[in-house]
Amino acid sequence: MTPRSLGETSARLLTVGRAAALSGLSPKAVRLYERKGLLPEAERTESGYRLFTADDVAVLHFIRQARTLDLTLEEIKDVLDLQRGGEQPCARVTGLLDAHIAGIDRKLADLRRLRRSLLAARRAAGTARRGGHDAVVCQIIEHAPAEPVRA
Amino acid sequence: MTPRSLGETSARLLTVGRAAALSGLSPKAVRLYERKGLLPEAERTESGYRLFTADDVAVLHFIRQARTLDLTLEEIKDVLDLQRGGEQPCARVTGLLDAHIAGIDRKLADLRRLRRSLLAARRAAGTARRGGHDAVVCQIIEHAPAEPVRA
DNA sequence: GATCGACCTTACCCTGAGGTCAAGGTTGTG
DNA sequence: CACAACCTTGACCTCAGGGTAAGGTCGATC
Repeated sequence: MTPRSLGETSARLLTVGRAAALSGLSPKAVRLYERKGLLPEAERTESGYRLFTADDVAVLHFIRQARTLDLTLEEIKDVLDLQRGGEQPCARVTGLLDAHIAGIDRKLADLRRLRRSLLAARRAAGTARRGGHDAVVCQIIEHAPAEPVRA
Repeated sequence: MTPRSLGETSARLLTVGRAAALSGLSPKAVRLYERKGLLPEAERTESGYRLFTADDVAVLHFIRQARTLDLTLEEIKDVLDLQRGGEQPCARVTGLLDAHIAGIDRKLADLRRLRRSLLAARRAAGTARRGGHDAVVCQIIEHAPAEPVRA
């Protein structure tokens, strides 16, 4: 709890820039994660610099990996909180993964539909302008099949 | 330019709610499009109500269709501006469509990679906890293949 | 003419995950 | 001392609206 100077702790503790570099993140992201409660609040030097431990860096690695899997910060926080409460978060994690896979399948289907629509519109570009349809702005778009995509 | 009352114009002109309903949009979206310059500024009644024409509704339809194709408001505005400048926007539109198709192909590839990663992590959930690897939070995520997705 | 519900107006804050910039303090080195 | 490279907080930006607040207006009914 005692605030220290940077010098006397540099061997064990890391400033935000170093912790960020070690975990492959930006300092801004690291501060954000702390503020959102994914990391415990970092110790500070007398002058206010954050000091991170090797454990913090390990958690940062975990967060980065989880972000790679496209989990949201809130989901990651849930997992971390579970684990800090002494529970095995793995059951939760498999649930998250299943939900994300299902979400990805939905997005893939949406994107494929959107791709078909765009391609149809694109193909129509060649034959447009000859049909007698009067368009307000652009036949290409206006005569495209309307399949709304829920993002 | 002369402001009118609602009553004397109700046959030809529409309030924002009606124009929105006719074009399948929300009033909020219609106001946004006007503010962003996709629609010309609407006439107003003496009391400040917007008055939209049938032409405006046609443009709103066009915008909705273009949004369905996932074009951004800025791209749609470009097309509309081009057309208002007397040009045929179709060349621009085919370019936009091609760019969007290419973007979708990138997203599809990203999502498929992400799906593979998630699935690998999900499968590993069954065999985890038995390997001797020590994990900080969760082996499932930490031993997942790291393939960053650019959204 | 009062009242009511449905409509309209502007303006502000919210989303996700940070990026960017400003203004200023700290550290370590030449 | 000076300087660069770090750190701090804070505010504003993204994108396309959604939600809410506070208040004005419309048409119909009493």
